[in-house]
Amino acid sequence: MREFTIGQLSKLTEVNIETIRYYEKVGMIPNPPRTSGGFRIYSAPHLERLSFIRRSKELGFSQPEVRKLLTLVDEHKYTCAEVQEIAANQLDAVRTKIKDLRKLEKALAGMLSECAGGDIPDCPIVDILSTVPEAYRKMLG
Amino acid sequence: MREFTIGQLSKLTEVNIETIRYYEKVGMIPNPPRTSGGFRIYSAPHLERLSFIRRSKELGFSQPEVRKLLTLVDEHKYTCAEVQEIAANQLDAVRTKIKDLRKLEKALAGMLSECAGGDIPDCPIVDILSTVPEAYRKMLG
DNA sequence: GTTAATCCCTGTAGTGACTACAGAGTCAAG
DNA sequence: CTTGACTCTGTAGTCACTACAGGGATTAAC
Repeated sequence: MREFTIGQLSKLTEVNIETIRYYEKVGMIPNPPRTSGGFRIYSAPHLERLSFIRRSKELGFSQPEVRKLLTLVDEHKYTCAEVQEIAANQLDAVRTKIKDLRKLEKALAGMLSECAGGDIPDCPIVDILSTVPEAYRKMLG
Repeated sequence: MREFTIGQLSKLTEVNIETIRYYEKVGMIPNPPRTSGGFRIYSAPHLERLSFIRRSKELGFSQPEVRKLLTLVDEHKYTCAEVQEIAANQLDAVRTKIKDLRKLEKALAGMLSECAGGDIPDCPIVDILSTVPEAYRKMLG
């Protein structure tokens, strides 16, 4: 069992068939050999590469970043520092996103705490959303 | 100063001109009257509505959710509970995202802590990413 | 009164990272 | 040899905008 069809590879890696073909088209995985009928034939290196891509995506790396990582690995002459930088940038980005989401969380929780629910045709949340910022009101005379 | 061109509205609300036209096209803001030459003329209600949309987006509501909120407000017969539900869903979604990002943060930080940097042509991060999961290895014989 | 600068118009196409077909061909089992 | 599941290519759709291209409107200055 050293060779796979695209469907088998898809099940193994939990990457969509269409996505595998897409990765091939955009050059992230190499063109595999084919059967006489044109079916793609995959083997261990493809599995490893696709698995690498999947793990990177799971860690939130964007496609350009994944490409950079792949290129570094492909060239077999990357340094630890190069990889470290990409990962450190990603960590920064993740931490920034967490901060932003925390702010959202606070704002939403604050609004919800003022909201009594029920059948009343009125809601503090709508009031907040409807409020026109001070700066605009000047414009309205 | 009770009427605005699209450019003035854009500056006031900090919403892109193209985005304002897009919102009009998809029915989130009403078609404004026009000058004889075809220029859009906006006034207070448009400013308020666009401001509502912008605030909702800032709170992370998706377009369908913003639409729901707008519909509720438009119909002027929403109940507090309806609005509360949308906001509560959004809060849940935000909290889930934060949790996911925390996991990412931990994984990345862990990888980075094992990484010494420097000019060595080798990196624990690449090793981790290159690891083929146990389940796959069976397939490789 | 005309010209230049700045605005605005419509419509189409592009973004990221896939996903979803349509219509045709291939393969493996019975 | 047929059936049914799989695969092929290529195009178009997704979300929520953004970026033009190629024109017309408006306004301020001269």
